[in-house]
Amino acid sequence: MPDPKRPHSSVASNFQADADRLFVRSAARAIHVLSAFHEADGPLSLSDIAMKAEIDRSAAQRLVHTLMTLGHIRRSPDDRGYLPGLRLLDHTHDTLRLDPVVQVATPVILEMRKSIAERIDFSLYDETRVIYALRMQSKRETFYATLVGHSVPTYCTAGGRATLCALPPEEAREIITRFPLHSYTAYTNVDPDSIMNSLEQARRDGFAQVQNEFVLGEVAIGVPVVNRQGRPLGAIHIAGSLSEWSAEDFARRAAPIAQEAARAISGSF
Amino acid sequence: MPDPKRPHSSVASNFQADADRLFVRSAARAIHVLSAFHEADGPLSLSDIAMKAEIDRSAAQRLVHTLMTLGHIRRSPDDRGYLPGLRLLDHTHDTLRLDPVVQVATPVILEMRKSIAERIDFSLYDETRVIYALRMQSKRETFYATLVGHSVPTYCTAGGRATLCALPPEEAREIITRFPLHSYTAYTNVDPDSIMNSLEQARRDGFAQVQNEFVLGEVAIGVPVVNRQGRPLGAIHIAGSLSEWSAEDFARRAAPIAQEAARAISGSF
DNA sequence: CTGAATGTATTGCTTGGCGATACGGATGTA
DNA sequence: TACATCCGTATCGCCAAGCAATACATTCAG
Repeated sequence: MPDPKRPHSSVASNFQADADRLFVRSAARAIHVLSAFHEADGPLSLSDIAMKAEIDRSAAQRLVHTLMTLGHIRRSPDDRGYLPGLRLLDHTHDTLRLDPVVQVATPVILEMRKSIAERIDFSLYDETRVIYALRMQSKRETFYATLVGHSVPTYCTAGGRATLCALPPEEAREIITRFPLHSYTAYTNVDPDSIMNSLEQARRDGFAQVQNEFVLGEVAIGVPVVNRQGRPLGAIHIAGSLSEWSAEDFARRAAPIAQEAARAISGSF
Repeated sequence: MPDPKRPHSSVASNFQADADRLFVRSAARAIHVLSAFHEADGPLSLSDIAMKAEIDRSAAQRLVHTLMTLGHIRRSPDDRGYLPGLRLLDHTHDTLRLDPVVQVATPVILEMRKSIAERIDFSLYDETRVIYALRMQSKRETFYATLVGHSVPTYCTAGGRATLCALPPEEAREIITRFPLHSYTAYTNVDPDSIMNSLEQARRDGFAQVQNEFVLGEVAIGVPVVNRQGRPLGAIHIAGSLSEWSAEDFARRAAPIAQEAARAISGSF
């Protein structure tokens, strides 16, 4: 019989642990510690980590200590806090190199370079978002436009809408409405019905097009990569600047290239 | 292509636990499960994972179950085994975006694009290896020449030698001789003394140059990025094809560009 | 100087994780 | 067809691994 007065008896204990005898809490906590950095914009202290991972300071201490000996957390160069460790990049490499879709997409994406000088990306579908896996920069890019692992919402990006339009409409709608829609720019479409219309149009056109909705001044087209059942696995997208292209010209130029590439990849799965 | 020595810190589980009261074994085991994929060349079964992570099948079951509910492991698309999960890429993003060196290197590397059309990489120093963090492909590349997180040995690559030559010689020698040297090609230099001479030359020239030692037909130059104490943090490297360049021409063309970029980054730390 | 951070270290209690074991379903092979 | 092996999944009693609380030395800001 548990003592109801015991301090902190039920606070951090995950509701998972009770029902699920296979769930290893310490393992999950270690992951939570690493995930604490998702909400960080600089080095974190032990207390920061404890707070963001929703564990107490003691647990954070033990977990951080453990992860640090494994190279998955390190101290910041100026010794002012903790940062994700370089060993995490080894898992990146495994994730990418072992992913069958990335394996077949890579040479195809590389080949696209020869046809167009704009930024080309390949991203993997993860329901409410797509995650950048392969990136080919053009001349002028920003910090976040170059990092692998960056994820963007499906509802307001070309790659995202491309994957959504390969889904049954009701499923797409569920994903769109799963989280509140955020206006990244003044032009972001946050009306589900209107987004559904864009998907319908993308399905007809064979590609999705987005301008200004996620990044101001950017026009992008996206094409889904699907398996044999037609379910989306990822997307190829090409992005350009509205200062250099009209939306129509960009689509006319970029869409066929992306479509041909997507065709070459889809159907292998 | 065989991987460079990727420290696996395998014996940790039992050895550490006794002495180190802060070490959380389950957390470490979870990481070992993820690291099992380092030695994989395709989807792994539970038993595969158990074997590679050096745990029993039960532990593998529990840990895989836990990691799967967290999205860090998934089933392969054809349901034939387990693969690293997409959530790992979120950690990739954190590692890169929070890394102060990557932060200042990114715009500089992007700027280099305008000066030279060859492949440009920025990699982070991790003693016996360097890990690719930013990659700018040229026209013709291979699969592994495009993936972030790929790591290559320090002793026989341009980027690696660049970082080593920023180290005190005795320290460089220790790192070179820490693991047995592998001949990736017929031209790989596996003689520590001879490698030390290359480092000396690189120190004089201000850049390291390597041809055919790691990839046949490839010439590369590397320049170290160092902190104020002169310790290496990473390297900028540029790689080209020996079918298009003589070694001398390549160095004459590429080295100054890399050096200027490295100068712009170094000194911020 | 004070107060609030930081990271580090220790300890006794107990519950979370352990490993052995068993099971049904695919798959491949004699 | 029957058998041998894989696969992933499920169950359970034991006990030490992991837990939370606590204390402490530093550092830094006001």
